[in-house]
Amino acid sequence: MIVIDYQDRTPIYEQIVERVQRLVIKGVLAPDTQLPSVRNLAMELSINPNTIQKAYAILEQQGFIYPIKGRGNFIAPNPDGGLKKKQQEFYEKLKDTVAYAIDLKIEQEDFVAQVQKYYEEAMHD
Amino acid sequence: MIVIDYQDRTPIYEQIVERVQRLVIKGVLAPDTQLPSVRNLAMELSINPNTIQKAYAILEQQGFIYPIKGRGNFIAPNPDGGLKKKQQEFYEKLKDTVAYAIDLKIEQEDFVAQVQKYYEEAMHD
Amino acid sequence: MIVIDYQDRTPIYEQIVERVQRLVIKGVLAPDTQLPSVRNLAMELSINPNTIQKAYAILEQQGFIYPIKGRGNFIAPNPDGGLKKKQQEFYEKLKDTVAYAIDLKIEQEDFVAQVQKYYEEAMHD
Amino acid sequence: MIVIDYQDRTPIYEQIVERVQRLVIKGVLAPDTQLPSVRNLAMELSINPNTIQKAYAILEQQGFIYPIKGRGNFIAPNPDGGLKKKQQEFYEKLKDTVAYAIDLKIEQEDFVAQVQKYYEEAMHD
DNA sequence: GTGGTCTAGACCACG
DNA sequence: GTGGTCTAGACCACC
Repeated sequence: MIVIDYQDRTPIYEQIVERVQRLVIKGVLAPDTQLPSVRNLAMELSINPNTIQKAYAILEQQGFIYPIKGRGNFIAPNPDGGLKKKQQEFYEKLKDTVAYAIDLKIEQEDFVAQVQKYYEEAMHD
Repeated sequence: MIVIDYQDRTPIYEQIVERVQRLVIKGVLAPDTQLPSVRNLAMELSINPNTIQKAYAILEQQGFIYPIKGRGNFIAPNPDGGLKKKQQEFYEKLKDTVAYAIDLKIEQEDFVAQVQKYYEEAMHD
Repeated sequence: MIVIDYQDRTPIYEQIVERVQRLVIKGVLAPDTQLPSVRNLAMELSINPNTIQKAYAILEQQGFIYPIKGRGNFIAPNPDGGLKKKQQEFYEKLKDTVAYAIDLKIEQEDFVAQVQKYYEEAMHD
Repeated sequence: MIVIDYQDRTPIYEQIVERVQRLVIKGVLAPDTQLPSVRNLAMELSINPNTIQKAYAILEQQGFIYPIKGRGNFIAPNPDGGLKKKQQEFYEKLKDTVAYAIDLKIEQEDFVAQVQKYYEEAMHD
């Protein structure tokens, strides 16, 4: 369920955070689903438990999960609050992406065409 | 010409590298133009010369600039080699961007519309 | 494993880079092997850690090694990509070598004979 | 007659030294031929006169040229003394070249074939 | 513990 | 004056 890319330069705990966020937003992880325990996940990924702990702490602080003492961590009921916020953030980043594309002398038509191609590729999966 | 954002978490030397890369690609810096000397730029940005040195070393290694000892650093004659490479890299990243957009349940139409909007905004500048 | 010649005029960091490159190409260092830590190697060679850092940074940028923060540097899985590139570079340099030999009035036969002699010497080790 | 490559990392004065050495060894520059004056050559190459001065000083110290006060610098009568020495140096370097080739897993046959090819190419010029 | 970034200050070769 | 290398020592993020 959770995969890590060691070649990737982004910190492991951040990879875990993003991974869980995406799974929640996509609806793969339903509310109140139990997450793997810190120690189990650490074993499975052969990673330091501290790293998992840090990821879970961030997820909790962002309202994506909630802990029950002695039981474990669970997906929080997420009334789309996270989604819209993430979408806004995304559009902000997209602005920079377009600006960069223009610097690279990429035409609007080429850009849009490529986006549509990628959308279709993704839909066929 | 070269500005640094100290708030930004990305390393200073990397900011300088990207800044120069963009200026070269956009054609603002013509081939054989002399860059500010390591010491001068360091003074101007109130930064340690070593940091500038590091940035220049990377730019040299990437073929964007070439040094002449005792004279200074100069923009390399760049036969668009850099540009096409950068464009390919860009399209690779765009793929991830689209995948992320799909996860965020952003429709293709909305995505494209936003891109076109940003393009037009940029053109009016 | 890694030795430095202080008499040599070539920079220390470059000596280290070449040394590791050769060990990788020769297959002495298998993929995912851990390199000595920056600080350890610095101690061992009684050199400043920054110098090691510089060498490792170059090796990373060339795709010979990859770092995992908080863990160390490791040999990259190198699908012979490095080897062929190095061979091409070598043949380029060889061209200059031959041109120089001709200037020195060295006959083709003598040149070839000497090469064969050196090859055989190396094989007997 | 004398050309300089600014892209080349080797110092300019060294380039000049090597250039003259080769021309002498190849016999292009006969003994007692007058070299361009320091100032003239500096102008021609748009280079600092000190650099030329340094190159001439080295050439004189190596016995390739001799100065006559108030007249200029001239090619020394070179009874092949330089040539044999250079050839020996060359064979020394060749040893390292072969060692490196072996590290790169280049077969003896390929090496020799390439050398012969380069020799023939050079002869057809 | 690890790698990564940065500063301060020195020395050298080159022009 | 220029770039290039190196040292010493500090701080940070990550594991």
